[in-house]
Amino acid sequence: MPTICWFRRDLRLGDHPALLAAVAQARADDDEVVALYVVDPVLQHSAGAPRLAYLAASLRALDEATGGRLVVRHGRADHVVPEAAREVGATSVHVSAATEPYGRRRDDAVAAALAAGGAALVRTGSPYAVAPGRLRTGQDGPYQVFTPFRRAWLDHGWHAPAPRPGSVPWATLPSDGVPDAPPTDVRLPDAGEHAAHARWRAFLRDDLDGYDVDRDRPDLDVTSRMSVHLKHGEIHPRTMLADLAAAGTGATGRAAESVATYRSELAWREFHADVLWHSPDATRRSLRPAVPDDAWATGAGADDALTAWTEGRTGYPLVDAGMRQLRAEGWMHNRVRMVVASFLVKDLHIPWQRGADHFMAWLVDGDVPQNQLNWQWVAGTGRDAAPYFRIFNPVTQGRRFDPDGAYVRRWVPELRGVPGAAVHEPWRLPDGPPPGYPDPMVDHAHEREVALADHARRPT
DNA sequence: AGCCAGTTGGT
DNA sequence: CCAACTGGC
Repeated sequence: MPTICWFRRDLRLGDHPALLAAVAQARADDDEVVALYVVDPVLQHSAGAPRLAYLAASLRALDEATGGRLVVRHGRADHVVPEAAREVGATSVHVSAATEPYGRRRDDAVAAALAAGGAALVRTGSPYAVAPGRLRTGQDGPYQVFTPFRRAWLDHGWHAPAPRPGSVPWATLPSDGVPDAPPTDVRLPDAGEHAAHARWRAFLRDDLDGYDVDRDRPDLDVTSRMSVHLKHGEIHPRTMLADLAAAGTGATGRAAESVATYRSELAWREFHADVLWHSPDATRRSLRPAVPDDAWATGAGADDALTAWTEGRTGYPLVDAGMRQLRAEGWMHNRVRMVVASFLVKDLHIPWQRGADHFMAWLVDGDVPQNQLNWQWVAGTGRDAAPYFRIFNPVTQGRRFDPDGAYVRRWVPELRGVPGAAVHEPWRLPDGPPPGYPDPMVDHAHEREVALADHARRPT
């Protein structure tokens, strides 16, 4: 009986053992495999043009990889998937397990519709090394704290990457075709599994050894930039973990530390997916309030402040550089994400959800579990979040992590004439900020005190 | 994965 | 004057 591989944004054929086993079974039975991708308009509501354009490019690459057999259908998954199954007489549909709440509800609806037609939905795993929800504490509860989670995650281990099939008997079905990429000025990274693996190998070769020391330096551009490929399922974290294990064998000192640090970053990704699996409403709701509700800025003043932040004209150079990099690349260095997020929540007193929405609209790697839970981490509202009083100072962060100011000058043209670290405090230049660059929109020292005072009267 | 004020022990 | 350290937010 034919099999359907229902591809999702977060999983391609890649190196997923269960999905590849289904393909192998189909080959052994002399059956065919349908490569199905469902474009559900409801699920695309938060994505802006950059990520939709990347998705289109990623699907074009997937279409090539399947010999032009990718079947794209528009509509609701609980209608489209059973219909495709009926067309080919498939008895099973394989799909990665969803971690987002709407994904789980959608899978249940699809499973029910398939069952009515005599087919089964097979959840074959997830785009994580260890499935979210799998790890439990000794009291059988979810992990509340990252460090014990990481220890359990390392102890648990994971499958080795599965060998890729030499060929797949892809079936032909009528397709609506890969969607057009919406127009965008964002310079997108290369898409597809081939590009993902090429980027990963380049990172392993050039920048892994220095990762532990250099990863916090936005001016150096030495991070792996794998988030976009992980988000779109173009590489599986198990492949990366296997390569890291190989790189760590015999490594000492800085190189060994770098392997451990990178693996820990992957553990954060899995921890956030696990938190969301247990608390689906964490996509919108603070897991624990950090300030009383009346502390948040509202009205036209808050709207104007949010707009200044999104457009990169707060008057704080590191914040503005990050927000402009986001608009130019659909990506921002992680250190700078923390700084701009802290500025929005603790200097502008705007709820983290509004910043998270802006990130989801612009990020090419925008991923619900990672985006929402990392915002909760910065806002101090997460399960194992930074304490609320940990407030980033955009000037000292700039001096420490962009010591020569090169990152700021790259993204803020008005400041290109300012040499060295002085670029982080343009209001202290003899003639004030250069033409076209604003004064700081708020006084950081003052807003920090306001945030701490708000935190002191948080609900218990 | 922080900041800041205050202190200490040195120049 | 400073670097290094500490406690509190």
